[in-house]
Amino acid sequence: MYRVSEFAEITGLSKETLRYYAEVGLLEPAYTDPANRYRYYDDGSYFLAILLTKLRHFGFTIQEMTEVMRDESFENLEVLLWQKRRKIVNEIENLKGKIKEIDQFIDSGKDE
Amino acid sequence: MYRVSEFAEITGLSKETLRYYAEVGLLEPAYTDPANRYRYYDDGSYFLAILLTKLRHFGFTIQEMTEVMRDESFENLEVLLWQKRRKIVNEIENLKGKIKEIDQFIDSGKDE
DNA sequence: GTTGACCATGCAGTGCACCCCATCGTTTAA
DNA sequence: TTAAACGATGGGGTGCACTGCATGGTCAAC
Repeated sequence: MYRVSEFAEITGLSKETLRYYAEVGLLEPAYTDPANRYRYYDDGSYFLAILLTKLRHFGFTIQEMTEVMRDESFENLEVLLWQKRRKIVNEIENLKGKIKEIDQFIDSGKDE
Repeated sequence: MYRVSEFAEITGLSKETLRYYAEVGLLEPAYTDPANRYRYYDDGSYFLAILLTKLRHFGFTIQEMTEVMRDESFENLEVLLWQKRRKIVNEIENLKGKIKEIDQFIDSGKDE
């Protein structure tokens, strides 16, 4: 069982982020001492924290990560990964469109 | 000279956005009546508003647009357009990297 | 002259994902 | 036992680009 500082260190998430994730129900501590409200994390938490780090890196929002965490079997995970993948592909197309528009705009300014 | 509602209508910017743009010095009205503080926009404002709309669409931030507006000859404009273009290209590369990582991640989950 | 549309101002709120700080209680090692 | 290190909580702040609202002044048409 890790206390928040140690857990922050091994996961790379900040203490504040851990508190926030606990608050929004994204990553609940494995155990909370009712006497002093200290939060304790275990190796299961570690696994989840690493997963969250990855998803965050992929651009998942808190909402989306919460959806992933909602079922323990992670049945949604692959679906949501594909969903996110599509979103990113769209975003790339979008940005490519903008590049084209910028090029045209620059080009149209060439005659002043 | 247009009052704010009409100007909002012809430019597609909301009245609130126009107020905000005036506030941050991004698009000052052509004239402000000192008696009642009414803001009046003219055809020059219209030209600028359309330019801003374009830049906004390209993903320019308020800061960047302010930089564009800073000199009336728009000497910075092309430089900033190229800058933005590079940023977008980077962003695209970034997103492509994420797609790869997602693919790998999905693939690595295929053996459960 | 009155009514209704229009305008201004100040300020709070939005969404996202946290960060920071003061205050106070707890644990741990010497 | 005591002091340092650690923990919790509540609440405010951040950046971005606005949006919304209450209040009160103003203008145009009839």
